[in-house]
Amino acid sequence: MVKNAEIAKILYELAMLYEMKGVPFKPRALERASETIDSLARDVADIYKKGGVKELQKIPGVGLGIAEKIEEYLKSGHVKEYENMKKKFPVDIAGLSSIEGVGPKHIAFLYEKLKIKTVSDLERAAKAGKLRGLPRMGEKLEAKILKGIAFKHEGGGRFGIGEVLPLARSLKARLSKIPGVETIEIAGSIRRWQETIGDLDFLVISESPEIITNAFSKIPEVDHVYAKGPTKVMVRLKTGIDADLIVLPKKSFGAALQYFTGSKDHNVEVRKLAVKKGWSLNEHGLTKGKKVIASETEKEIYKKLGMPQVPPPEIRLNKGEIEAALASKLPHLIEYGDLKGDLQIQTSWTDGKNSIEEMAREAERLGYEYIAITDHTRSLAMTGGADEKKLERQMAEIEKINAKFKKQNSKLTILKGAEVNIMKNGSLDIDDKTLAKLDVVGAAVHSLFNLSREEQTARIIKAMENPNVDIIFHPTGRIINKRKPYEVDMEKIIKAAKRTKTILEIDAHPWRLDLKDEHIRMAREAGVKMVIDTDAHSVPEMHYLEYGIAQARRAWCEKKDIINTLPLKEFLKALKQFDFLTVVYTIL
DNA sequence: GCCGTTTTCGGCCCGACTGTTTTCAGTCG
Repeated sequence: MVKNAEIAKILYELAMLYEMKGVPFKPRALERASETIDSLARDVADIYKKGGVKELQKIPGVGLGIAEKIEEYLKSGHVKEYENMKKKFPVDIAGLSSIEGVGPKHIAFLYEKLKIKTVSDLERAAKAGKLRGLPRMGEKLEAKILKGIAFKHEGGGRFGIGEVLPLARSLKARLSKIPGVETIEIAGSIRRWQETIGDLDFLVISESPEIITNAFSKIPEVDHVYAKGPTKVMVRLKTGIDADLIVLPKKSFGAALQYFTGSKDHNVEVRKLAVKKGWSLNEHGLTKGKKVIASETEKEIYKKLGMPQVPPPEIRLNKGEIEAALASKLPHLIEYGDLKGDLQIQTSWTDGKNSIEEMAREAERLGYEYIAITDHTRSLAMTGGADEKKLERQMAEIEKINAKFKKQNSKLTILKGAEVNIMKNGSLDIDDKTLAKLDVVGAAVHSLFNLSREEQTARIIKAMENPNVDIIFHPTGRIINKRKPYEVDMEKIIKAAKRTKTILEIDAHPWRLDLKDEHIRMAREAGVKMVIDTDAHSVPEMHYLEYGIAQARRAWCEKKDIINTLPLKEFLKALKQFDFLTVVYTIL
């Protein structure tokens, strides 16, 4: 999948380069293809191997032109067109454009006028007040850019889990094929499913450590090696993230896994328990003097320390899990296979890439009982948001597809839904009569992110009070490492959710992960029900549920807290606007 | 550069908001 990311990046930068030149339409096409390839579940190299350029063209958004660029890259490692254009603008396009408020046009004349190539060049120029002289740039924009840069820095060089996990998994699969590797595990913050990841930690069991460390330091993804010994290598990968690999004998694997999984706070507490018993715990084992008490599995170690239950990695944060494990009172967390449906799905009716039927077929393959189609509505103009008429047409279309699926003995039900926009005053951009006909109505904020805390909170609560609104989608609006959540009083929102029986969404899209764990925990404790949705805009994105489940697990959620663990009938009953006729109709 | 129940050519990329400006360029969703 490494190639996918590289190709996606080139296509993205190519899109920006054309945008810088003011070429119409082309950039959007390139960007679309870039996004699709980035989230593709299959390796482009494999697709190409299977059927060449023709097969590549089956990827949505990829036509002859882009397929040929991909071919060129796979064969030669270069894309000429890209490199020629890059000569004119030898700048860090991806880095600069990731700063809020900086777009392609800015990047173009920042380079032309001030020779700005990197984010740090930009920061220096902005601090020196050099931007304000440029056309259409003033003090405010300068300040905005500095704020954007500061926010990016706050990320502390951490990467979103959605960027890192696929890379870690593909590396794991490859490394496991090195002769001599008995077992390989990913530890660290990835194993704990933290929202952002600082580096990758691979643990390997092998009797021939040096073969493994040598092989690892030479894989093509490695940019440079910081340090390398017989059992440990530390490298910087080309994607910019650091990775450590440690080789161990089988007998100390559990201790190492426990140690390298963390979190630091959790480990400190666990070690205290060992000390209390006169023992010591480190990455090699739980020991009393020279005698090893436990080391091969995590389970033994926790058990010897008085914990009959092993705290799942997701909750190892020293937030009560150790006490609960000691008392055998850990909750039975929601499992990764517990969800029966996905309730936020966009299709080609608006800004999604696949048709209703394509999304539904994938849902069947995933074994779901139901999905809700929730395309954008009117006021989100860029997506071709639906008005009442379009929604009516879509409802009719869904009925047709449901009938077809039923004939084929499918167990899947497609629910009619929408992702409606909450307007400034809390009203919705679709009339109530139409909303009442939908099975699932999600409401969301897509504009005016900078309202005051009071206004924003009141606006959302007003929407929750509409009896047709079942769910609030991505309730805080954040994009990880990119956009802060809007100001909103979550305590009030949670109270209102309880009062109005509105469901809160855990948006599983790895860019969003919204609600975040603390808010999920608050909602759970208040008895507010939640759903976990992918916010998928394409078939591969439907696989994102696991990120949301991890998010819920980190907040100690059980099956009962998440209503899309319920079978269809019960699920519909759990919705606010439950209406007997709707259910009968849907099931028939 | 992509795409097709309006099309194999001619559409697609719309509207709000911001910050810069005296009429609009650039960004974002």
